[in-house]
Parts: sequence; C-alpha cells; structure tokens
Amino acid sequence: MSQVRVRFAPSPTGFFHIGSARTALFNWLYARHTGGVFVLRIEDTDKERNSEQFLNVIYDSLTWLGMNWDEGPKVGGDYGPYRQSERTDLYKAYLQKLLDAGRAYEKDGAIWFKLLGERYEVFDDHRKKMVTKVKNTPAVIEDHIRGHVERTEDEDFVIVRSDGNPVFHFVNVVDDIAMKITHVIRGEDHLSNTSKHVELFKAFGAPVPEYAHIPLILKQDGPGKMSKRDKGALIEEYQQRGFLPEALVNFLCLLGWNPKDDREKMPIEEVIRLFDLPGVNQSNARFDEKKLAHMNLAYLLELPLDRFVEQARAYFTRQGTFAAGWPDAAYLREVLAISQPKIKGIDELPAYTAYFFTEDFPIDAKAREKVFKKGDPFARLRELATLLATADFSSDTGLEEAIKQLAEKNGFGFGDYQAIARLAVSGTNVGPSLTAMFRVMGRERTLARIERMLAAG
RNA sequence: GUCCCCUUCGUCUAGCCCGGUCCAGGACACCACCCUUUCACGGUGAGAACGCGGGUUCGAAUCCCGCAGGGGACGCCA
Repeated sequence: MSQVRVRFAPSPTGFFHIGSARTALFNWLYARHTGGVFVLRIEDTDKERNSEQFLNVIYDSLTWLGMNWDEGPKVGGDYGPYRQSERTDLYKAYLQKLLDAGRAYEKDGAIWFKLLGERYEVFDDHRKKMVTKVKNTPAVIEDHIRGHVERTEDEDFVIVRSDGNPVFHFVNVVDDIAMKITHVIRGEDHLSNTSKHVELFKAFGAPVPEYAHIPLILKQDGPGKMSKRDKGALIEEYQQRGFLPEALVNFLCLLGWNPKDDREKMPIEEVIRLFDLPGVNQSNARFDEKKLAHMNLAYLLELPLDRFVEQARAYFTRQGTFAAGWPDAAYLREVLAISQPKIKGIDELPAYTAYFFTEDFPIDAKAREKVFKKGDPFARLRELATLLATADFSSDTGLEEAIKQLAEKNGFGFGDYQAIARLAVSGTNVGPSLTAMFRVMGRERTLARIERMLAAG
C-alpha cells in the first residue's frame, strides 16, 4: 500500500480551537503511526481576513503542541503552494474540467455543481421555498470510525461564488486530489458534507480518499459543541496560563481515544505506537477542565527543575511579574525548587512566591486569626528567634530537628511553631516546607521578618 | 421539517465485534479517613452507570427491532 498522506486544513480565523487541535493531533498521530506524511494546508479562501498575523496563531499553536508538519507553509513540499489563496490557477483548471464535462453550470452569477439524475421540484420546509431535487444514488462512505454510512446528495450546490471565489467543498476536494491525500481525518460535523465531496471526487474521476470522522468535543456545560467563545476553547489560553503542552496533548489524546488498558498518562511515543483509527470512539466527548488540570499537575510534578524554571520564567515574563527579571538566578531557582512540589499550576506561582521577592508583603487576616487561637504565639516566636539566631541553616532536616526539640521541650508540637513562624515570614498559612523556606530565605531575612512581626504586635 | 451520527458512573472511558468469567473495571470530580509542618502530593475507603420498551436466547451491557434523548448537517462560511 502506498504511503499515507493526511492533512490538517485550518482556516486562519485568528483563533486556534481545542477541537481543531485535536483534529490536527489525530491526523498527526496517524501520520506518525503509519510513517506517513502530515500536510498542513491553509484554507484562506476568505480574503476578508488579515492573514499574516492569523497564520502565526496556527503555526505557533501547532509548534507549541509539538506537531511538526512534513509539508506545508514554511517547510515546503512537492505539492505546494500550501495556501489556498495561492492556488487559484489550479482551481480554475479544475473548474474548467467540470465545465467541459457538463458537470457545472452558471446560475445567479455563481457556478453550480451538477448532480446526475432526474430532477423534480419540491417545497423545502426548512428554507420555506421550492427547490430542485435530483434523484441520485447514495454516496457510500466506509468510514474508519463510523463504519458504513450512506447519504444521498440530492441538490446541486455552489462551487464558485458570484464574486469569483471558490467555496470550501470545491477547493477542499481539488486540493485533496492534487495533494494526493489518502486519508481524510476530520470532525464529525463534516460527515454530512462528505456526500458532496464524494460526488466531486467522482466527477473528477479521482479516487475517493479513506475517511475517518472523529467525534466532536462538547462544551463543558450547556448544550452543543464547543465553540470559540466557550470557556477553555482556545489553545492560546493554555499557552498563556503556563500549561505544559505535553499535558494538554496527552489530555487531548484521551478525548475520544484510549490505549484499551487503564493507562492515561503516557509518553507521546507510546501513543504514536498504539494509535489507530478504528480505536477512536464514536461518541462525542464533553470537555473537562478538571481532568486537564489533573493531567497538567501530573506532568508538572515530574518536570525536571531546569524546565520548570524555564516555564516559570516565561510565565513571569508574560505576566510582567517582578520576579521575571530577578537578578539572582540561583535564588530564583531555589524558590522555584521548593515551590514546584506544592503548586497545582504555573499560574499560581506569582502569588505563591511573592513574599520571597519583597519585604513588603501583606499579613493575611484569616491566617493570623487562626494562629492566635492557641496560647501565646508570640512567646513561641521569640523562642524560635533565639533558636534561629544560632541554628544551622544549611540543612532542612537539621533545622527541623532543632525546632522539634524546642517544641517538645516546651510541650508543643512542631506545628505550633510552624504556624506563627510561617505567618511572620510569609504572611500566609500556605507555602513550601517551613524549614526549606527558612533555608532559602536565609537567616538574616528570616529573623528580620520575625522581629518585625514581634515589634508590630 | 429532512438527512446523518451517537447513547456504560456527574465527566472521560474499559467491556460490546467473538452473549455466561460484569450484582460492570479504571481515571477525574465529590465525600470520609490515613499520612503530615501549612498547602499540596500520596494512600485507603464510600457513593455513583449498562437511556426506555419489546424481542432472540437456558442466559444480553453485549445480538435484533422500536422509541426516547443527545449531537451534527441542511449557506454564494470553513
């Protein structure tokens, strides 16, 4: 069998939708699984739009998610150009073929594709007007995911608008023929369009490609498929919020596909090895941000520190957080190292670590109230200050031992010292391990903060 | 209105093709408990599903039919 050629054909709308990302992903996975070719084709026949900038959204998102294309804009290929706006001559030539064969005609200034078969008039309830139908035989689709599907295309349809621009159905088929696409993997919303496409392939005497219509992603709450405006719909958003692309990709893989055992978190190489079209589900999947967050956390926890620092830095820079340009890289790294195991997402980092970078941090009122419920916390804080004045700050466990001994001596638990100390040093009741925090902060700053709280009362 | 697709816990799903091993397994979420230095992580446990109705069969989540529900398409958008 000849080499598999699949394509992802987005139109540059300025947004990269999560559903598009998954369609791209399944195409990419199939290409990689079969050793085939993944083509990127830009469907920009709508000239109204500011292309260059919108194109970058597509390139950036695909690249960020790790889906490299073998043919397409930027990388070239034997079947270019890969932007439909640059392929108008081809469309003219193909249109001429239909015209010559008597399979296209002009009406109302537009060019229509002519179906073969007996014609009859009927009232269309949906459009509230009389329409011309054609007695046609059904187009048969042996879909890799849905199985045997038949649908009859029974109305002529426009292939070139009256303004001279060809429409989607036409260019899509022409390009699939010209680019020798073997498998069309796309959303189920195109299943009804497929009969039009099949008719066109046949009219051109071209082989009909294999089809695989993947289920749609439904919006989190409320009815219907996910659209651009829905919460969590845009890839950009995840990129901005510091999600790890490998986590998002892993999550997307599992939306409509699974390895048939109980594995969920798995390296992309393993997904490539196992992925196949018949294994894709037939039913739509509802998007679940909680599960995505969980997947992201799983990846975050095992991210090597170097990459974690990189990610955090990038996020700080995007957000304009003051820590972005922090001059002491080693210190920043230490702060991040003790925070990584505790946070649930990169986007928590600015708030989580703020007090490491300024002496001017607020004391959380609720946290304070909690701490002051038990005995005289200031007495304990004074004892702790005395201890810390001479304690060894080089080891978390050493510090911890010392504090534990102090607590035991005075009939308290470690936690009784921990709570007030944390409040003094960080202003909150959440954060990294207390002694790790001390170590990173250093003796001087730790003591200064404790003294400040004691003085303020 | 017409056509097409789909239907297992709240959600993502395994099982369905090749009926008995399924009083249905895993994960997320939720709840409880444990661990613990706060917060997380982790551990243990609980609740939670075969849409409904008919058939076929000794036996159906699994096969067949109907219904209902959900989704999609019906554009000189892609």
